[in-house]
Amino acid sequence: MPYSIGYTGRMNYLESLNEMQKEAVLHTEGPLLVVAGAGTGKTKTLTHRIIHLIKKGTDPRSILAITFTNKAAKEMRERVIAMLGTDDHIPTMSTFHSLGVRILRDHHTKIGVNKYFNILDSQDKGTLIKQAMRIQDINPKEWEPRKIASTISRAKSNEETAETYTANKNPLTSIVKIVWPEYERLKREEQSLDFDDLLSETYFLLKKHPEILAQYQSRWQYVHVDEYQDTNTIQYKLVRLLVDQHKNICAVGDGDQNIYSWRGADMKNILNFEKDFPGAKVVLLETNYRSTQIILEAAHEIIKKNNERIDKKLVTDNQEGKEIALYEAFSAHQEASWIATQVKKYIDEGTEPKDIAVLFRTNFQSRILEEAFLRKALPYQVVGVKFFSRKEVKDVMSYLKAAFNNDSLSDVKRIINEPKRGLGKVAVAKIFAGRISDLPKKQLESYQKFSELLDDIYQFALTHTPSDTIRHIVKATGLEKKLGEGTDEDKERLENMKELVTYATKYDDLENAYDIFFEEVALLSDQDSLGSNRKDSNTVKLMTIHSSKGLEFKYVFVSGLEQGLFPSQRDDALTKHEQEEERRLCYVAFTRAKEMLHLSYAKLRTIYGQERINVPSEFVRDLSSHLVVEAGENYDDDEGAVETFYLDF
DNA sequence: GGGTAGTATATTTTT
DNA sequence: TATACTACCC
Ligand SMILES: Nc1ncnc2c1ncn2[C@@H]1O[C@H](COP(=O)(O)OP(=O)(O)OP(=O)(O)O)[C@@H](O)[C@H]1O
Repeated sequence: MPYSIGYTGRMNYLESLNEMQKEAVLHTEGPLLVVAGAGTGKTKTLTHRIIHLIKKGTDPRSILAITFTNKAAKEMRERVIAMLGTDDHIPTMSTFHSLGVRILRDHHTKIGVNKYFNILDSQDKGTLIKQAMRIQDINPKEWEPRKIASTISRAKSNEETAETYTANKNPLTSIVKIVWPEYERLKREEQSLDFDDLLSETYFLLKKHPEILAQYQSRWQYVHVDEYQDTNTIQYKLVRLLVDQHKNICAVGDGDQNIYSWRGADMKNILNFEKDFPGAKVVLLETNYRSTQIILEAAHEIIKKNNERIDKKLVTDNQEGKEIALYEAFSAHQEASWIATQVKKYIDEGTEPKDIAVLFRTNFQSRILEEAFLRKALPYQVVGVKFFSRKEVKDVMSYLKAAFNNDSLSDVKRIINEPKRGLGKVAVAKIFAGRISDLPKKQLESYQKFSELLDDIYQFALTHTPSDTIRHIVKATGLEKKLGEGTDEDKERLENMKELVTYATKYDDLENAYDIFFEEVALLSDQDSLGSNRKDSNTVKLMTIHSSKGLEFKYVFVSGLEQGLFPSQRDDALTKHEQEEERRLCYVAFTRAKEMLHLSYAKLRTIYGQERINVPSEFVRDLSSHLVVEAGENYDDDEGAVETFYLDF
């Protein structure tokens, strides 16, 4: 056994699996689909299957596992390493996007970008779209750049390109047809790719170059895809290409947890699996190991109302459990206070903060919850606070990226006048038009100094670690001095830059530290960002339901269960399909809970400074009364009362 | 070129 | 409410 590890050949890692799970694990050759409801051990089965392949003697490097988030990939990696007891020669475990980056970096010449191509975040993307619109004389006021961006994005994940895209009756599509090619041109000029390119360019690369495809096909003999129900067309096609020769694909998913159709995820992929891969073995898992009977019954009452689904059985040997607590708050403020009070009670009773999560439909809801947690001095972490999209952090990253890649215009533009160097709009335009000699003497000097600074950073980086270099940037640019002498806000910005130094130390000992650092920062989902690798990760997690996918917590609070907020509705009435997706989202939310679920809603909520009166969510009304108990009837929110009092004047 | 005050406009959800 | 953008002045 070339890769046998530690203990004997006895297959003790199989002992923790049930019969159906074992069947899936032992079926190693040919297509395999595991479809099952929440908490039935799909991810666990997938992880064990990887271990099994390795223990059988498969070269770990020939195994590929694709997960939905970087965090999920990281967790799987850790679990596999722990079970194997070694971390050399481990399988490739990553998201579709980081897989794309790796493949594209290896073959960057084929797609005409340099090795350090930049990955645009949604902000940069918006800027570029607006720029393209201006060039094409389209008014960004008249046509929303965001809508154009998301149309392009959807089209790309549907295998379309700027050339193949055709406009339809919707006037927006004609605008897209004009803007898209310009956007592509600008993007290329900047040596950048957007998120969707990471998938589509990879797909087109492999399709166009059979010799490159063959190389990856033979490298990865066993391919695994988690959360298969949320794959989009291009991801699906990419998978088909990769497994085309050996058909060793193991897909795992749950149609009821398809919650990303708004960005192209297509449930058809999982429904058609047996057609796509003839002879596929299908394993159904029916035993839930996560939640109490009451929680599962509630989740089923929600999901059974959907029509676009196949009814699944879900049973558990777990206890019946406590009834679901339902709290009707007068205001959003009071709702947050109540949640914080319950959380505090749990922590005081000895519950670990990290075993508790508060979920919500939209990001802005986190704010008021956060305030309540601060008042009660509870340890919490908002998953999804985008540390890396803060201006000051992006600025420092841009210095570093520009030092490595002088062509990265978006980075250079960001920092050429930050801190102020007397190079404004006009001067910058001259510089990028190549008319440097037209600059007045003072600005020319300023520009030369800036170039030298980038060069100095690059030279420094060659002999120092990422964290040292970032520290150097903060100093050498003068940002440290400027911000250190500034307002409290400036000082906080400086703190964030230092936080970035701390974060970067993670990469200091790696080979190709800078490559990996750039890639990871660009692809970081808000799942990980900061904290997850710090000592203070034992905190209550506040996050959207979308980001809670795949996770589990002992105690879960689902807040803001108000008609219009969850299910979410903006201008037009929801289509049938959208209604069902909201329902699936609710199913995901409920099934995160292991022991106890808490639901709450506020009759009054302020959105954009406008007070709104709410009706309880239909999801609350769907639950049978024997599952639910009204909570907090005597709950007295003193802080809230004070505020209400003053509000009257 | 740089700063500021006034306005308009948005929040689903994310890799 | 909070940010993004613009117009205008120094
Ligand atoms: N055979 C088993 N015996 C005991 N516990 C199990 C078994 N299988 C899974 N579990 C436990 O059940 C929980 C859910 O497992 P897992 O996260 O793999 O489920 P999942 O199907 O991927 O869930 P989801 O669809 O919500 O992502 C985990 O805590 C896991 O350890």
